[in-house]
Parts: sequence; C-alpha cells; structure tokens
Amino acid sequence: MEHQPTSIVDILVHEQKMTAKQVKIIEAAIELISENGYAATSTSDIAKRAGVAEGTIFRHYGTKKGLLLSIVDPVIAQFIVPVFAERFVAEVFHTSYIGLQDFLHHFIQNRFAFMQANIPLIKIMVQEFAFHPEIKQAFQTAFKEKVYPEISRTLDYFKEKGEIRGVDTEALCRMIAPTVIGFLFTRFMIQPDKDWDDEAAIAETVQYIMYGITKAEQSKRDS
Amino acid sequence: MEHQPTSIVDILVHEQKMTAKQVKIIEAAIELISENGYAATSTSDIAKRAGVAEGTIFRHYGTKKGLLLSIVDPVIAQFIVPVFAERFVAEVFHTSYIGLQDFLHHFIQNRFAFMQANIPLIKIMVQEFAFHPEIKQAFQTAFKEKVYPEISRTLDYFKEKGEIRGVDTEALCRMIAPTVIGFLFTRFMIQPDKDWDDEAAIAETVQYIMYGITKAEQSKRDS
Amino acid sequence: MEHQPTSIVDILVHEQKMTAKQVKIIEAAIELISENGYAATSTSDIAKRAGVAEGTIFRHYGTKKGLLLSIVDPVIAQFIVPVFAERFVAEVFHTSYIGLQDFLHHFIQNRFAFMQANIPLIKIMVQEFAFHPEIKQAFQTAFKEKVYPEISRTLDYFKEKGEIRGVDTEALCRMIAPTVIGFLFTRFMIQPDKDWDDEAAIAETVQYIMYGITKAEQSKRDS
Amino acid sequence: MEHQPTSIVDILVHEQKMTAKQVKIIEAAIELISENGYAATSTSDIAKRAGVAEGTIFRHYGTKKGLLLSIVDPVIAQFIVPVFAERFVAEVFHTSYIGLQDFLHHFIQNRFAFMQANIPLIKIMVQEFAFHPEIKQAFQTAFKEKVYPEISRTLDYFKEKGEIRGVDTEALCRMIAPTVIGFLFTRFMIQPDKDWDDEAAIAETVQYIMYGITKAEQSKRDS
DNA sequence: CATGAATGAGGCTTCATTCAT
DNA sequence: AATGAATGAAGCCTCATTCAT
Repeated sequence: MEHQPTSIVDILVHEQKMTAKQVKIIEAAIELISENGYAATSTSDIAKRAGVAEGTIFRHYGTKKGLLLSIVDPVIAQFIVPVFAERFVAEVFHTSYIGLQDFLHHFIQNRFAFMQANIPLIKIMVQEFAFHPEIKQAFQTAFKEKVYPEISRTLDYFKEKGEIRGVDTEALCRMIAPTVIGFLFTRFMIQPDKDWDDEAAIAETVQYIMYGITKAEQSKRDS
Repeated sequence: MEHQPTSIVDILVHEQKMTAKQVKIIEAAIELISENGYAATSTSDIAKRAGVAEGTIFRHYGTKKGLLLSIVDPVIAQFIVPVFAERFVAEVFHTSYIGLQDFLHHFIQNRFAFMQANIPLIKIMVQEFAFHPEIKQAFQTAFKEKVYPEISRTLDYFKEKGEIRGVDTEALCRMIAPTVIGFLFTRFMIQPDKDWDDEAAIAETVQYIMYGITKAEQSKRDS
Repeated sequence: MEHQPTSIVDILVHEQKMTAKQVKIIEAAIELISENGYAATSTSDIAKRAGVAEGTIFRHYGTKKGLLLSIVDPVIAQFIVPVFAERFVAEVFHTSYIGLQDFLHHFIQNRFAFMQANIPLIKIMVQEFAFHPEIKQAFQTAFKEKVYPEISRTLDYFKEKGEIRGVDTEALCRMIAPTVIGFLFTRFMIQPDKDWDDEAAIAETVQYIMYGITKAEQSKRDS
Repeated sequence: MEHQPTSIVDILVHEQKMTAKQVKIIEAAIELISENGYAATSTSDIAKRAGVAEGTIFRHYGTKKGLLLSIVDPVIAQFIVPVFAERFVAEVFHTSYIGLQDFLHHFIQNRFAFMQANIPLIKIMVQEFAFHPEIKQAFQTAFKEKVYPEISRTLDYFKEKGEIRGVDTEALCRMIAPTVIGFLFTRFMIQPDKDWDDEAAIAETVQYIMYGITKAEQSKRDS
C-alpha cells in the first residue's frame, strides 16, 4: 500500500483537544466494545481499563451512549472523506488518466488500508448500526449525500468512456459493493488469521468485478 | 418461488415436543433479540411479551444463553440441510440436466426463500456470531464439514463439464459467496423497504456471477 | 459397644407407614440438609436426590419446614427415650448394683452409640436449633420435662450413696454435660477423621468427670 | 472483670479506614446473620437495616460471602491474638509467679470477656464454620499454628512445675477445652437469660478442671 | 398417589448515573 | 478536572409452592 492512512483514533487525538485521560477512555472503549459489543460493555469496565474513575467518563461524555457516538461519528466522517479526495485531484487536474481497472484497484486498496487501520472501530459500527437509530440515520445520510453521489459520478465517468456495460448505476452498486465489502469482511473479520496474499486477493477481486461489469471486448479475459 | 420453505420456528414447533408456552417464549425471544440484540434484551421483556412468568423461561432453558442457543442451533442445522438436498436428487437420478446458470438461479432462489422465511433468526445469528464462541464454533464446523464440501463438489462438477474457468475452488467461493450473501443482505436487511423486483434482482445476480466465473464463450453475454 | 442402636431413620421407616418414596425423600433431605444447612438446601435438590417429583414432597410434608420438623421431631423423641430406659430397669429391679463410675461409663457409651448412628441428624438438630423456635421449644421442653428429671434423680441417687461431692444438682449438670457433649462433638464433628481409640477416650472422659465430681477419697486417683 | 476488651466491631472501625456506611453495614450484617443465619439473611434485609442502598454492600464487599468473610476473619484474628499476650509478659519478665489455678482463672476470665463482648460474632462463627470451607480452613490453621502451640507451651510449663498430672498434652486439651467452651456456651448461648453469678460460675469451672487435671495433693484447695 | 409445568416473589449482583469532595 | 462513594432500578436466576393431568 503506497500510503498508510492513520487510524481514526490518531485523528481524534490530534485534531481534537483531548486530554490524556480522554484518549485512554476512547481507546479502552473501542477495545472493549469491539470485543464484547456495546450493550455487554459496562462503563465501569471501560473506566477500569482506561485507568480512570467512572465519574470521569460521564464528565466528558455525559452518557454511555454519548461515548459510543463520540466514537462512531468520526468513523462515519472518515468513511466519507478520504475515499474520493485523491481521485478528485486526479480527475480534476487530469494529472494522469486512470482506467477503470486501475481505479478499482486503487479504490479497493484505499478501503483495504482504511479497514486495516480501523478494524475495531468498524466492528463497532457494523454491530451497533442495527440497534441505534442515530447511527443508522447518520450513516445512511452520509452514504446517500456524500458517498453515493461520488460513486455515481465516478461510474458515470467510466460509462461515458465506454468502459462499463450500460446497466443502471444503482444495480451496478449492488453488484460492486457486496463484492468489495464481502472481500474486506472475509479478509479482516471472517478469516483474519488465514495466511493471505493481499495483493493477489485484491487483484482477484478487481478482476471479478471487471468481468461482471465491463463490456466483453474490453475486459482482459486472460490477463 | 415455487415452494415455500416453512420457517424454522415451525420446524421447531412441529418436530420437537414443545408446550404452547415454550413456543410463545421462543417467538417472543426471536422478535425481541432480533430487534434489540441479545445483550440488550432482558428475560423479563421476553417473559412479558410471551405472556409467561419469567421463571418459566428458566425452567425450560436454564439460562438466558441456553435460550439463545436453543434458537440459534436449529438455524445452523437448517442452514446446512436443505441447500443441496434437492440438487442431489437431480444430480444422482439425472432426472434432468441442469446447467450452471440454472443451478445458480435455483440455488440463490432457495437461499432467498430460506432467508425470507427466517429474517429475524438470521439477524440474530449474524449479530451474535461475533460474541458467542459456541455459535461461532458451531457455525464454522457446520460450514467446513457440511456446506463447503457440498459446494466444492458442485463446483468441481461444473468445472469438469467445462462451464467454469479453472480457478481454485476456494477462490471461487470467496467470489460467489459474498455476491450471493451481499445480495441477500441488501435485499432483506439493508434496504428491505425498497420496492424490489425480486426475480429480476436474482437474475441480475446470477448473471454477474456468470460473467465472473464462466468461460467467455459460454456466458450468454446478451441474454 | 454391646448393643447397636438402630439409626432413627430405620425407626421411622419401620414404625411409621412410609412409602418407599417417602423414605427416599427423608434420606435425601437428611443428607443434603446436614451437608449444607436447611436454608441452603432447596426442595428441588432434595427431590432430585430422592428421585422424586418436587410435588411429591409437598404432598407428604406440606411445606419445606414440615419436612424439616418431620425429621427433627423423632430425633428429639429418640434423644429422650432410650437414655434412661435401661437404667430404670436396673434401678427399679435391682438386677445389679451399678456404681457411679460404671454408670457414667455406660451412659457415655450409650450416647456415643446414639450419636454414631445419627451423626447427620444430630448435625441438623444442632445447626437448626438456633433458628427455629419450634425446634428450640420442643427440645427445651423435652429436656426440662423428660431428660433433666431423670438426670436429677440419678445424681441424687448417687449423692445419697455418698459417691458425689455435695454440689447442687444443676451445677453438677453444668459440669458433666459439657464434658460429655464436648467429647462427643470432638469425636464425631470436630475431629471425626482422627485415629481414635474410642474405648480409651471414653474411659478418659469418665475419669475426668470422676475427678471433678466425686469425693476426693473415693476417686481412684492413681489408677 | 478488670479490663473490658473492646468488641471486635470497634477494632474494625478504628483500625481500618471504614466509612460510616461500611460500619452500618457490618453492624446490620452481624445482627441479622447472628439471628437468622447466613443463608437465611438477605442482602436486601441487611441493606434495609443498615439504612443503605443494596448496591452499596456490593461496592464494598463484592459478594455476600465477601461480606461474611470480612466479618469472620477478624474474629479469627482476635481469637488468637490477645489470649496469651499478657501471660507472656508475666512469664517472660517474671513480674510475678502465677500458679496454675490463678492462670486458669485468669484465662477463663479473659475468654469470658472476649465472648461477652462478641456474642453475635461468635454465634456466626459457630454456625457458619460447618458450611464454609474458607472459614473452617482459616480457623483450623489459626488454631493449629497459633493457639495450640501456646496452650501446649503453657501446659508444659505447669507440668514442669509439677502442678499437672503427667497426661499427654493433647488429651489434657480435650478435657479442658470442652469444659471451658461448654461453660461459656451455656452461659452466653444456651441459658443467657438465667440469673448468673458469673464470678462463682467461673470459680466453679476452674475448680472442676483443677480436680480433673492436678495432682492429688495440690487439688484439695478449700472444699 | 405422583408428576412436573407454571408461577411470582424474592435473592444476589450489575449497572449507568449522580454528587460531594 | 477528577474522583469514587452511593444509589436504586433492573438483570439473571432460584425457590417454595400450586395445580391440572
């Protein structure tokens, strides 16, 4: 991976004025909640692990849910931000033309690195998404308003270039997204201990998507 | 869907000697746990919803976890059993030749129906899988020993027939499984309220997989 | 010991019309209550150990306390009855003259055998005596009305014979009783696993009492 | 009694940094457990009597058993400590020669005062000894390693002085201990409401022991 | 007679949250 | 800002007891 995205926790620590205790609390909370789930993690456990008095947690985050959200919100924010930032640069400034396959490769590598750097946080997101309307809402809004339009624009861009079979964008997403997400989940959450050849697996995934969505003559069938 | 698989709850009720109260308890537990998660669901809530004294739950299931497992175990059992049962018939008795595409279609329809009939149960499985070693263990064992060999045999069967590009079986699974699972999750859990054309979506998914795994000349590109 | 007093449980079984299940219940209850105490023993444990349905216990004994009393009452009865029965015979019919030392020896042997045959029952008595007014009452009444008068008569008998220093009877009891009870408790409840020479220990106890209560010139100081 | 040993509760309060609530909890627990037994006393009752929230008990003592042990442990400690402390002074510094009878008198008075000041605590010890291996263990160890050696030394001391008949020490203990313990139990637990002449009763007990263990020529004190 | 499912009160314990220090 | 004692509601579970079969 060419660049290492810092973990969201680091971003939190650097960009927000957090005391050492706050950092400890957040770290402890992430560890414990990702291991046991939000409902099964007690504030007292978090305080103990953080080496902090229980009261301190409530002084900073008000409620247990406040603590959860203060962890989850930045994940959503970071989920949106960096994906397309660099693509935009490339696209807008035409620094270099990037083909569909290269783009996919690049994109998956980027999400791969993001996931790798934030496994516990993403575990939390995935687990709690279903049970907390606030999180569900925030995530869906973020997706609809920030992520999907970008994906859509990008896919349209490649459609225009004639690299994609003319399926409707939403259906394309429904194909590509599970493939990417499925790969990342398998890699990091279902079989994290397997001996992976990451580059090869990424390439394989890209290839599979290419077969599925590109026009016949353009997909390099035997490469 | 040609045949409606009965829900696992029905199987439980019919095949095991359960009292009326036990059925009520199981139903209430499935509802509440799938809505709020295991840890956030109290046995008192379950008892209330089931119209039963709290003690009755413990008389039958011993512990809260016992109740969870008595719900989850049959899901794992049913996850294994019916998938390939009918395929075997077809294969063994050569009643009719089934091509890869037809098989995939059939297979996805089958899992689609299974999921449709058991959404809350599967939600529970998915959510609690990560936190309960017993469930994780049971599921992984079931998959490795019962499901994967069948899938493997089936894929080999089609490889021999020359319908699949010669990728190694495990890699094929890593492609197909997320696509199928991703589709089903999107359909039933992420966007259940969308106005779906199920037959079309299934066909689309099949097609996508076909592009990804079949030899060029055999995939009917424009059908 | 010349004669083996049967255990109270045997008396119960033979003298009362008890069904096989009732016997099982009583036996299980004695075992469990003497091991864990009345309050810490559940009727369900007793039923399980007895191989009986819980309802059966309540059919026969009404309440848990009823069961306890049906165990304890015969102990009190048997505590009273056999002690002096044989002494009376001896005394009244003058079959043979028994000296104080022989009497004490005889008496302690008798209580020794009684205790040996009924350790768990006596454990229960001792433990629950303090917490159940019914038991306390029954025991104290039995003692005052049945046991103490007999002891008193006996001591007076030996006082008349000049074998005992003229202390008042109650004070004598306060000396003798703890010595006897203390010996039996040490033997059967505090150090039951020690390698005892029972005959020697009984003789020693008798001697100690003799020193304490007999007139100087009559106690065989150097034996 | 020349000096009043403070009750163990006072020692607890003074020597350990206990909050007012903790003291209340301990006091309530001692009262209720000594009255009803450990198993029959609920933490909710204790909390109510102590005027404290039930949770407060668990904040300080972790479990119900933790509370019991925090009560019982100091009893065992105090059971050991003060018995021979003062005797040592006398013995070592030869401040004054103390004869066997005086020593016994002194010793029984000391234990009398200890018991008087701690009746409920000792009731608890006696009742729960049988059911809690931790207590049994702690007590037996304390006895074997701390109390018995002291008693043994003391008896040997008097044997050397020729005041005791040469019986083996253990047998002597088996005689003396039940007599003393029996007296104290009768006085404080079996007939506490009787109108006792304590000094006379102690003297009587001493005398009884003297008759039992001393050499003939030394024992006929005054009777 | 015997069973065992069912009950609901109550037991021990945990938890999120508050507040005086 | 930080602490940690205190709370009381709620959680899981056990129990003696009842009753229909």
